[in-house]
Amino acid sequence: MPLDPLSSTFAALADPTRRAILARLALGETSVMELAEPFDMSLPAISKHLKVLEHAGLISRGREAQWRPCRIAPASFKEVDGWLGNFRRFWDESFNRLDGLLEEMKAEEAAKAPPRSNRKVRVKKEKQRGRTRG
Amino acid sequence: MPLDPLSSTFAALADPTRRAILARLALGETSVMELAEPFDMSLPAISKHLKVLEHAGLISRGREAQWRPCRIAPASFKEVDGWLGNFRRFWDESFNRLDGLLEEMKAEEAAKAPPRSNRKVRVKKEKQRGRTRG
DNA sequence: AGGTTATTTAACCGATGAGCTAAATAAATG
DNA sequence: CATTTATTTAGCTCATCGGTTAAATAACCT
Repeated sequence: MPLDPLSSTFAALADPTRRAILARLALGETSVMELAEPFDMSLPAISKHLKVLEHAGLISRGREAQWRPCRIAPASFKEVDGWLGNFRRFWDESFNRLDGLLEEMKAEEAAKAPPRSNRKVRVKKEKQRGRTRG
Repeated sequence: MPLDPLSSTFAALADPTRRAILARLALGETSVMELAEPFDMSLPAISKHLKVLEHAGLISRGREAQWRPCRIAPASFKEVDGWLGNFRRFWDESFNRLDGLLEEMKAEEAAKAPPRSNRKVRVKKEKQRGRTRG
């Protein structure tokens, strides 16, 4: 029976071929043939993978003559990210801690001074892991 | 054959029972019995789910007498988040766009004005989701 | 030791998933 | 119209998965 959307999406992501396809699509829309090219796998297999990705809402497909170009579809990615957000405090130090606000403000301050393109604005302190028992 | 770690993790997340278990564990460490309680499912089934989650690196387990308390393990969550980050630009407006910097600066400005003590520093629009992440 | 509680292992079953080959469909082109 | 190119459908196999019940461990408590 039909899985809930989040389960379909995670299931779709649980395959390295499909993740590689998504990585390729992150570079831009392309055809099934071109998507299939790097893999030692039949075309029907790729076709199935694409159907899984589409059903999971991770890609969408157009029609141009005999090609069905594929592209990333944002919605399901966003859903996954949203779900993951419920757990972010477990690994992201700059998230949702007592002094988190402070640290973030500091980080933002720091980010404003040098307009460097430094991603990963870690604040480097390692505070206590909140147990939040309850 | 052993799946690569990311595949195991996504596969583990592709089941609503397991996600519910993780949601429960987000509230704090607990026993198998207590984890099993909400589900209309045998204990061995839960035990299997826990094994899958553990093998996926999403939980870790201790030993206290006859109990094996489970808790969230951050590493795999972080890996998933990292992988997802490669696609963030597809749905996160405040990420990696020309005016992204501008928007973020606006959001930060707005966040600075009211020094409310509310965690979840929402700026009211569904904007700003990846601030400390460059 | 014997019993109770917590959890796992073993053995099984039906459904699903990923791969294949062969054949079908769709649209451009000679 | 026949052919080539792009993609999908059909039908098959084999492995894995999620669930079951019955039995085995493990640690505590008389």
